[in-house]
Amino acid sequence: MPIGTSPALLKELDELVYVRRRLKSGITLYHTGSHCHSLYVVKTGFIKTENLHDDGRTQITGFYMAGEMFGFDGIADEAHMCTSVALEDSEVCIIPLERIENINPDLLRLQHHLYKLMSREIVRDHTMMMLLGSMHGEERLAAFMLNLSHRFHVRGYSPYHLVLRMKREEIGSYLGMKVETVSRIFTKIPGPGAVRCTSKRYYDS
Amino acid sequence: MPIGTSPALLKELDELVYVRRRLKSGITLYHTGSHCHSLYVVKTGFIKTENLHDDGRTQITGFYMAGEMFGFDGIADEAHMCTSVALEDSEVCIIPLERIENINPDLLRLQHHLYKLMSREIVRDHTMMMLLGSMHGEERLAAFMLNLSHRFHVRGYSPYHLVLRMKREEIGSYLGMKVETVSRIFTKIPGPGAVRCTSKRYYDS
DNA sequence: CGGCATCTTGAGTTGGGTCAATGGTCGTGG
DNA sequence: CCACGACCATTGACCCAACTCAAGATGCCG
Repeated sequence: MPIGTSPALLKELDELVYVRRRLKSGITLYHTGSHCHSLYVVKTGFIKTENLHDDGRTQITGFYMAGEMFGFDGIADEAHMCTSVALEDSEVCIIPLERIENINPDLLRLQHHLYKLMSREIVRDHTMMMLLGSMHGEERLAAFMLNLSHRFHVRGYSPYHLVLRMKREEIGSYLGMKVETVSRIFTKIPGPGAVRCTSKRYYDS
Repeated sequence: MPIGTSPALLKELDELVYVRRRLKSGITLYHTGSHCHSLYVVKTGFIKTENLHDDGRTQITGFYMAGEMFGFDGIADEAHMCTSVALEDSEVCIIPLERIENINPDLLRLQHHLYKLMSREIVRDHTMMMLLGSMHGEERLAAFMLNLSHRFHVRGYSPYHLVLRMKREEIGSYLGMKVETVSRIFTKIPGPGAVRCTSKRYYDS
């Protein structure tokens, strides 16, 4: 589920970066419907993207951590199709779309990387469709934790000791379950090493 | 959920097309894991893409009809991440990836179109995540039919009289429900005008 | 006409939703 | 420093939508 970027790519991307922006926890970066002029890369912190259904239901479509790129949904119609919110104090790099459109032909390789990143997002989404469409609660949560573990590991953090920056409700929204269900599974599944507390949410796997 | 292509774009895409390929109903175009060298556009017929879970469970991730492009998932790692199968006798255009990578700078607009198409696939996937994560059976089926209706309409067919080329089981796989549930909902929901038969599966909405 | 695949329908079970109560954590202000 | 309130997480009791299992029914094709 991650949208990884290789260090090399990150460096190249840096050249495209226009500005950075700091976001306090809970602040919205962009809203559904607003004009889309940029893509974003998480520099520090944690970002969620969510879709709002008319009747108030929401579905979280992604959690993004340092090094991961998001905002691809806005390219189609030049308007964001979801809302993105910081889960904790965060910093994002802003990459103006015009720079991508008028990209220097020399940077063709970068162009190609962008295709790959978008493709990876699509693969991730298909994985989520599989998860939502044919896995049980326990499996969903397990897959989610394993995925997080992997992403932390890649970034040099312990894959065994996860700090969940999102609330139970948000996990539920992402995995298509209610808070209570998430909570019950957390209680049931974990082996002896499990630790949990609110706000700073630790978890061993 | 459609990956629409404007007529203008289709024309430009034609220049990139290497060959076409006919597929008998039930034939697999590519398998998960096989090397990915192309994208595809449905010329006639109906194509499904599905993900295979280790334990035999499958999740259909998309249905594609005339004019819609698919195969974006293969770009990330140069290997297909799903399997695509013809639901009926079909014809697809094959667009070699190398042509896209070495695209003529004059066709920058085409480049841009490709980004849009991929972005649209991402938006579609997020819609599916919303559907799978927070809608009831009835709502899912309704959304599915409305979407199909819309896509047929765009292509000049009646939006009221749909010909479903996929089986109940496939609809179920796509929408995250079992065959029986799909069948029951079909029985329950439809107004008077509903017609159904096997193989040629008609449906009024 | 018979065989096979698909679809429908029924009966019973269950995973997860709903509602409601409890308890923990944190931030704020007296 | 402690009391209060807001927010979050957990837990229990109950319920229902969707799953499972098991027949039939229907349509397709050789």
